[in-house]
Amino acid sequence: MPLQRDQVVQAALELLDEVGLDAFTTRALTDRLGVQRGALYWHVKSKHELLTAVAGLITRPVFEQNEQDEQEDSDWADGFTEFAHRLRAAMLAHRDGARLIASHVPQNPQDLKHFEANLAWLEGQGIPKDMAARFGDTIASYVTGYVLQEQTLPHYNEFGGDSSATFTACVRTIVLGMRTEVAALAVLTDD
Amino acid sequence: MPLQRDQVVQAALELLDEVGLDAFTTRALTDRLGVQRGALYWHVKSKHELLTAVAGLITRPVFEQNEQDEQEDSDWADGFTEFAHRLRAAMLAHRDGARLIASHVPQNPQDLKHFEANLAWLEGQGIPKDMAARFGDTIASYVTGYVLQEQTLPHYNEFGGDSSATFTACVRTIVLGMRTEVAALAVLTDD
DNA sequence: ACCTGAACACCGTTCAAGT
DNA sequence: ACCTGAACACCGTTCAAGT
Repeated sequence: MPLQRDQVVQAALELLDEVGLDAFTTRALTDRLGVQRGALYWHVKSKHELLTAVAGLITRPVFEQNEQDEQEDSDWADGFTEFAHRLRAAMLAHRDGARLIASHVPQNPQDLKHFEANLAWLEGQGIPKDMAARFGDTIASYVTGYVLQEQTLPHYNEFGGDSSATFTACVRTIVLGMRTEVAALAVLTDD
Repeated sequence: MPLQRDQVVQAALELLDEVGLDAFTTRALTDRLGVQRGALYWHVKSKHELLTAVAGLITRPVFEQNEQDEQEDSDWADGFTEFAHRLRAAMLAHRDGARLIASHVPQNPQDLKHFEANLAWLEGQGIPKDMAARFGDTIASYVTGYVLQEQTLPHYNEFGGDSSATFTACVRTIVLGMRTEVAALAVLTDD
């Protein structure tokens, strides 16, 4: 049976996990698919587009899970904290995950839809829309930067501690900043 | 006169600014140096080592400036804020600066020395050492992640606003978290 | 010490032609 | 619609040999 684009992207993710981003080669991929070099370009425009699709495969579950959590009426700040941990877990789950996402930002309409839904939910929780967007961007940037170090520096156990604990503490600090900022906002609007 | 390693690294930085990371080629570099392809490998072990040195060239001024600022007795939190802005400026000053640094972390002893000096100064300001290290790591990760987006997504003016203003606001939030955390710490130790 | 010349083992991408 | 076969224009790196 002929190949589907989804199978190509899926195989690419598996290859990435096996050999890492630097050794990821379109030729190794077509070998794995049992197909000629050129066949790839019927399914995909370029290696870059392919890797962007792979990045999407990694991040999508993170946003979908986010939308589920919103059903329950939990604290908005806890929502950000959980988002941070889920995003990190998704990146760590795949070899060079952070580096891949860093240079191949997935911008498919599906993710954007989830993103908008998130903002709407936060607005319902009393966070101004531009602030909510800024907060989301802040942790996304932070998590990317952090996992980048984790996966790039071979033994990233700074300060002797384990890096999950450090991550947790850092996220707590950032979210604490958000809480403090929103609290100050509430005081102003109560007058 | 023969080539020096420093000239090679300097020329590499210039080439990077001209063509970007994807088109950066050792062959283009040796052409620019007016030398044969193989000559490069007398000065440098590999392309990766070369790019790591280039990354060091970009980040070094940031840490040196930091040490100067410590001479004056300014607020530690303002120090972090300024560090964030200087790091971003340094990355933005060079094409693909963030992406380069993300995958070629400069770990030369010189930078580490500056880093240690920073921690010592923060300790003098009353911030526990492990907390200071964690805070430093937090902004460094955040800034890297943020500029990565800025330089990767072509027109990164989210929410319609300009991205410098967004950056400033995000950094303020993070530093606010640090301030709040340290304030809570002070209350505890005052008892 | 510093570079040349030439080779080696790779790449991503295109495209006519096949089925 | 989906792939083959073969080519094109590149890569990073090594290494004997030169000066």
